[in-house]
Amino acid sequence: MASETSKSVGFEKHDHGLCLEKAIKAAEAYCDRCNLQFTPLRRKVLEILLEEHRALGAYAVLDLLREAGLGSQPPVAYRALSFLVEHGFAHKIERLNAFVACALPDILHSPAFMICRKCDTVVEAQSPSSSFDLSATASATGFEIEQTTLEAKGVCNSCAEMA
Amino acid sequence: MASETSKSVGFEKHDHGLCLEKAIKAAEAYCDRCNLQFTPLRRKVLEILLEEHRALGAYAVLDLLREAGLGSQPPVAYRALSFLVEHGFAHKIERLNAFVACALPDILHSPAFMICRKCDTVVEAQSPSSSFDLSATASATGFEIEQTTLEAKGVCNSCAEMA
DNA sequence: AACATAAATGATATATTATAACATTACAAG
DNA sequence: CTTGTAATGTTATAATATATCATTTATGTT
Ligand SMILES: [Zn+2]
Ligand SMILES: [Zn+2]
Ligand SMILES: [Zn+2]
Ligand SMILES: [Zn+2]
Repeated sequence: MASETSKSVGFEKHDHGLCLEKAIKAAEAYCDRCNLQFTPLRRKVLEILLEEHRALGAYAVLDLLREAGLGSQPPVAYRALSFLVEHGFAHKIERLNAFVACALPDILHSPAFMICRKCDTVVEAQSPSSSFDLSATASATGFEIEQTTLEAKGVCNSCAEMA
Repeated sequence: MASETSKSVGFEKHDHGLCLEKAIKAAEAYCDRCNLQFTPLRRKVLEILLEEHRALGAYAVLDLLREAGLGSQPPVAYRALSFLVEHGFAHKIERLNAFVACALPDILHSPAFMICRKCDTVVEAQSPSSSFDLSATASATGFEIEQTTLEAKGVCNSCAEMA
């Protein structure tokens, strides 16, 4: 029941190979359509993020890149991560200064996360735009929310008027 | 009209002296009640944050502290800011790595913000716990939301079971 | 008051996260 | 083949945050 209404993934056991494959294919297809270069470096960084539903810091990503022989200096990791975030293949978890692969490729969404402070697992919840209600997803998965923060970036009225 | 239904403050002109006074008094009262030390340093940091509805980085706070002769090393600022955040007198804006005074003292709330990327003004919107809908406040103030992120910290089911 | 304890602050050093700036390579359009 | 553009390589440094230990200040107890 719960698994049919809730779209969350990460706390529950699931075929993670499908997550990975689906995300890579979605990125490939999107880049094709939009004439973006899904280079080996960018693909590798996405694969690294997709290994787990867990957020990785840029330097952790960099270490794994180095092991793979694909770059060894911070800008390499940050640039690939920026690309992935910019095009929605990954998200930055601000409170962790870390990055996670998008768990909802193909679906237009505003990112909303439940972050376990013990195991660092990050679950992405489905959400439309400016309206959020995590309580349903939280109780469906047994996640106990302790603290929530919503941050909306945009342009305020007076700044908009100046332009 | 809008100003009566919307509780947001910061984009609109208002008696900011009241904001400041109210916040300081609320912090004083709360510390009294809870036997917390509202020391000169902590008070000064709150006053610094209260000067504007804008987020300040820890090092900006530190500079102002130094000018006031109240401390000159990073831990001084970070400790005072932690105290303020821990007790709800201020919030951290994660996407800016910066801190803002709470605009809703006395009201139990989960922080929700609208952050102008041009003028860096931070407006705190009233919100209950895990349910958010900024669209009403946004349209009331003429803020155009470009991107929204919700991050909930807590403990997941399997970690809870271990304890 | 004298003492013990805990909390806050001072100070030094260092860790972590992120970007600026410029050189080089890869590749496509003209 | 040149010219422009995007991506990557490389070096250096900026910005944010914390660990650790010393010192001072507040609090509670005898
Ligand atoms: Zn998965
Ligand atoms: Zn996503
Ligand atoms: Zn105000
Ligand atoms: Zn607040």
